[in-house]
Amino acid sequence: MLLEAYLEPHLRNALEQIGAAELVTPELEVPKIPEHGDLATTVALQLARPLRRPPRQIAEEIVRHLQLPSEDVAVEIAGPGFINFRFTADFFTRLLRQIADLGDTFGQLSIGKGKRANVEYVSANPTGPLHLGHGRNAALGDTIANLLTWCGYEVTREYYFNNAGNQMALLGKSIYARYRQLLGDEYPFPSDGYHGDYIWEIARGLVERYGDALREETEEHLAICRQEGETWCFAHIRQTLERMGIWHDIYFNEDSLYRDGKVDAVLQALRERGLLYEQDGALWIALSRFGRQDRVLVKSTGEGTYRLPDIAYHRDKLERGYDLIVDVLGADHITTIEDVITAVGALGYDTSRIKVVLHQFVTLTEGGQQVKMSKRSGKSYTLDELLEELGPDVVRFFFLMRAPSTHLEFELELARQQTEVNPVFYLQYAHARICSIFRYASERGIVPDETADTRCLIHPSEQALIKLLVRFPERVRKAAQLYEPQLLAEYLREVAQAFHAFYHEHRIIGAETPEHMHARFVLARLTQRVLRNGLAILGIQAPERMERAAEPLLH
RNA sequence: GCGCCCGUAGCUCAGCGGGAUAGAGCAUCGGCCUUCUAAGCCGAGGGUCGCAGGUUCAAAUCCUGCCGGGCGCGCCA
Repeated sequence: MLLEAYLEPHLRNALEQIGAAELVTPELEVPKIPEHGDLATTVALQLARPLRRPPRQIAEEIVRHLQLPSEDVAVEIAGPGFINFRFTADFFTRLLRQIADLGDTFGQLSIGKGKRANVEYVSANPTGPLHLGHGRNAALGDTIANLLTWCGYEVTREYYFNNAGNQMALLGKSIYARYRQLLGDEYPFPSDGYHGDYIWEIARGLVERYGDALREETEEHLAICRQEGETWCFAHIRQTLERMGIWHDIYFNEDSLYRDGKVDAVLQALRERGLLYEQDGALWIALSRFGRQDRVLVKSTGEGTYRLPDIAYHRDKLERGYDLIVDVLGADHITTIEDVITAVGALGYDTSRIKVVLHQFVTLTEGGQQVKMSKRSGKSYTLDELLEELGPDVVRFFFLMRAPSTHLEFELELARQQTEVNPVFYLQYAHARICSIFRYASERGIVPDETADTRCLIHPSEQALIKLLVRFPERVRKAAQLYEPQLLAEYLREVAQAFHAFYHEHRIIGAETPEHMHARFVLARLTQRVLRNGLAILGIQAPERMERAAEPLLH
């Protein structure tokens, strides 16, 4: 139960009585400063102009007509005309009791109930190992999918890839060239080929399996190289993702759109709407009618450009009946995706169901200096290397703690050297600490009373923690609806901080009375649950214990 | 030239569906372990919220222009 919902009808009522209901919406917000109460409204300030009266006077009139739902809430007028509401400590302790009874369902939302969502992310073509940008995309997409699941959506996680285009052909040629070189032939490497060590590795595999049987440069042999490359790359991509705790329900192959006639169908539909025209032997789509630029869909060679299957793909997703379609893409896709959505919209589809989450690029720094190459491999850093060095929790958290729209600087020294001051560990530590308290209790034969009365939790640090925990559902909702996981990460940090502060001020085991002990167990249990569920949404472990850093011996 | 994103403390960034004294982490300085994990807590210093206009009772937040940085703008994906 949200506090806002508790008060809003009464505020609305008061506004109606003074005849101002039409002029303003009865919005309530949480003041930044605790001294300003638990909720506040600025309606009186907003009404000052239309009513042509001083805001304070209006506030007084509203308050006079306000019938408060219970003795638990007090009202005051402050500053130029803010109306502040303050709930009693007793109210919050009883709220804690109610929320604790909800168990793991606390915070779960129903806004997506009965709805289906599709989240597409990673979607890297199998031409090489994943890099840092893919990592951010993967962490974001996976967390958004988790958030939507938490909101009640039935979520499909999808990976879209192309294994037929120029890029893949080039991969095959690169592998073939390395293969020939391994056989001792002088064979030129394609100028724009893939240079990574993995190409050598794949080629070595071919030598082992085929010997020199593929030496002759035929379409068939190149196809084997290409296929081998795809298999290898996909296996590694999936392994990397698995390391991050990521999997997909559907791997959607771009090529299938051609095979199933969906590309032709899209061309047909566009043609029927008069959106296609020929020029210079190519087929163009007239996006300029929608304030955009015309684009080639079919090249003069007869091949489609990538935009064509992209349009067919989005049409397909819309046809599959999802209520919500989320595309998680790097910033370089802006122009393309807008073209695609415009085209699909021109075909008469409701594109408001499509939500594009664009994230900016990632730069890796070490001590403030930009790192372009991995020290070990001498090549650009792969996601795998980062995972190996830092572990999945740190990597995921670093990718998630910034807003998708901002450029992300991944500071290696902070992530690596200062594992002890790392923001991830701060959250995990709070959880481990709570687990430790329950372990300690159990060892001493203390059984926490999960149904204990919590009304004695009236100290400021206890109240602050309760007030924060109450906000969990609303904060998750905001993160989900804005597709901004960093909001949840920030909230969890606040919870951890409030718990640590509470912990230092009060004892649980050894509290002043048994009543306090059991009430605090309830509070600790709820904190633990919020941290565990919140971390689970971010895809980060909530460890039950953490190693204590070895203390240096003092002499 | 056009489009999208960013410009907030020494550094990295929250806040930006307008609101009352602009926050966090790191870094710096000072306190706190004979009791449930000090990967912690408490405190201090540090900011013309890029600049200039505009809208508003109220602007870091909305609008316009400019400056600075990133990414796109292909019959590549």
